[in-house]
Amino acid sequence: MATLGDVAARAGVSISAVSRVLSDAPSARVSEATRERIVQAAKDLHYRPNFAGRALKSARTQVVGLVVPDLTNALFTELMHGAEDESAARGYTLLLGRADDVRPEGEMIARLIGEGRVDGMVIQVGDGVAPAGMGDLLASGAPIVLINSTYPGHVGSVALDDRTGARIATQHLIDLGHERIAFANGLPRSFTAKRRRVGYKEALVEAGLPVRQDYETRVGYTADNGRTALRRLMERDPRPTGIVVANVNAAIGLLAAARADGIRVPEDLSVATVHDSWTAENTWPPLTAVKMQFYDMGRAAVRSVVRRIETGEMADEMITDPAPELIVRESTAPPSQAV
Amino acid sequence: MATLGDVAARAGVSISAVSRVLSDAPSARVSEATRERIVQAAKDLHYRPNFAGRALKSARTQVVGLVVPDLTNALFTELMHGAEDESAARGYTLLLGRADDVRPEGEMIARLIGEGRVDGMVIQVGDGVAPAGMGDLLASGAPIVLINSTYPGHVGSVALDDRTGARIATQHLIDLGHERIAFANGLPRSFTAKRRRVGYKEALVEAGLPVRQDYETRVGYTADNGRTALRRLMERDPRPTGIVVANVNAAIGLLAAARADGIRVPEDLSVATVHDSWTAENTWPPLTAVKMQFYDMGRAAVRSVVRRIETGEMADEMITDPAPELIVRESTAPPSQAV
DNA sequence: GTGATCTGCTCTAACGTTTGAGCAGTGGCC
DNA sequence: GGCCACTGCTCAAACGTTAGAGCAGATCAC
Repeated sequence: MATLGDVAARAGVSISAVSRVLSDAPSARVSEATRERIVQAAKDLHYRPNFAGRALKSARTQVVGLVVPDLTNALFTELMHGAEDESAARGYTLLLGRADDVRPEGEMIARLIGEGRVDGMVIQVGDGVAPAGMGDLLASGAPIVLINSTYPGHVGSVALDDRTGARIATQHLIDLGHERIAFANGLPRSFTAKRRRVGYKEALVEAGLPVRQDYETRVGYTADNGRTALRRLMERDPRPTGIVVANVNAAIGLLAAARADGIRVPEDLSVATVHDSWTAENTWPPLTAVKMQFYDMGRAAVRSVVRRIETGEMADEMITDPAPELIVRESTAPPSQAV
Repeated sequence: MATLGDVAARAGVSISAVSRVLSDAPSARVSEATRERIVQAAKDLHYRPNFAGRALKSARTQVVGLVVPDLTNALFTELMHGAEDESAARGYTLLLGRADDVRPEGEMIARLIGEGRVDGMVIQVGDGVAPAGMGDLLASGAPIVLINSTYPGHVGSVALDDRTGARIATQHLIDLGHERIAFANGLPRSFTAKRRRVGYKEALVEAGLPVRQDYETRVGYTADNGRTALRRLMERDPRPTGIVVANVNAAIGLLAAARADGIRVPEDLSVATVHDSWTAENTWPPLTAVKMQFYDMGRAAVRSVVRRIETGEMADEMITDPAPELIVRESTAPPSQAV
């Protein structure tokens, strides 16, 4: 690849002159003729600034890292999409890392930052488990934004309004006339599960409905977890007529289990889920869902970390605009009279 | 962050000594005592080699890029997973790029390579459309491995055995006794669609069944495309009793459309798809699928590009081991007698 | 005792970039 | 004519790393 030196030689000027012209430095005092010669020479040689040289000199890589626990999850791909778009818009490149089960992800993140591969990181820790070494990492003062979670003493996070999301889903079932509404939640330690739980309860209490302990499962967010949840909840007496599922993947599994067990949705059981994705449209029946703004959260997270990198400002942020949005499909209906 | 200089000062030796010890250079002739002092000093200071410095000096970044057309696709996430694992195993970092509709991805790839951000690239072009500038890029001699596609004159690709995959799915329906088997394929220009088509036809011909032109649609690989395909195929006279779908996402859409139109699966219609993913298990009925080894392809692609980077060797490769594997679920059954 | 060899280091240049400082040449002002 | 300011450049140092060359001192063969 052509270097500044090559371009300088071709244009018959010094390296500094080329550097200043090509990087549009305001301190560049160059005649129009020289400028044109330089630009032309750069074009002729297909010059591109060397990343390593620039990074070394400026101590900036223009790269932000994104670590998510599971790439296979449709929600995280949406998040990634948002993060990608925002990065591109701000002239950053996105480096994707998977939080690996084998090696503690804290080590990987520390490496990326310590080696100067990234200027900052956006991190989604899985289900509320803070990876080992996360404390040190955050304490080191590196630009890190946490997604959907917080860490004691750390400022810098972006979260969705899970409480409102769960509340909207629950309210939808209440509006349909359901009174026995269960909640298939995530693991107790999960930050999002905690917040969704609050929303679920709020809606019930406001409507004057009882909050039954045995109407909540706290199994997890996978399709298999959803199957388990359905089977547990269907053992309750009386059976719930509606279930709010805290996660779309779990909802898909729950729906499949209902099918397999001969429970008709929505005739026997209404199912509403928090989260929407293209997969929710294609289940049978199509899932009523509250769309959480993962794309926007991705954008916000990158915006936040870039602001931190460039100005030092840091904040905790909740995405309330756009708000969680109810998308009614066919998995919810008024409860049937027969019980 | 601590530099080699800091470590050298603390250990009371020269920078070169530190560099050689910490990078385990074979040419390092150092006494055991000095080595220990250096290692200790590095540990004390939490030394990590600066990425930019190293990259600048060695002209290697130890990063490979992966570009896929659509991150939201479950298949590509599997591919990414494989690519990630292989990269990690070989000491590389994976840089993820999305092929953007807005800017031609050729430009992005050229940038990554031209700026020296990556040592090589693994590229999956969407549906067989070669992005503008791809020719120049490949001609430039940069280490590039294409996934599931080829380019005239370019050596360096990894592909799945789509022909066998489609053949197995078709054969499965034949074995069940189906004779009117349709094929919901991808766009005509797609490389994978071409190969799958061959497998489908082969199976029919071998079984002595007619190949009907109007039993193939070539709409695309999305869920919506699957809906369209179903509706077209169900207009045929006589109706097919089984459909092989070339892509799992399309199959999910096709299944949903069948449900909506009152076509019972598998009683009225058997559906088998090429590709498997967790989403296929959770449809209703669960989809019979031929598992294509996307994970292994991801690994193979990275292995291939790394070999190219480190030794210069390049090859075209087809993943045949593990072979495509039929996973029978509940969307296929013998044709009913009534038509 | 002398030259050769080996050990255990250090010196130095280089990778490509950015950027503060410097330096000729020109024009204006008094 | 002397001074200043300005224009249009160039010089050189620095970022952190690697690696070839070099250099004292010790050891060894003869």
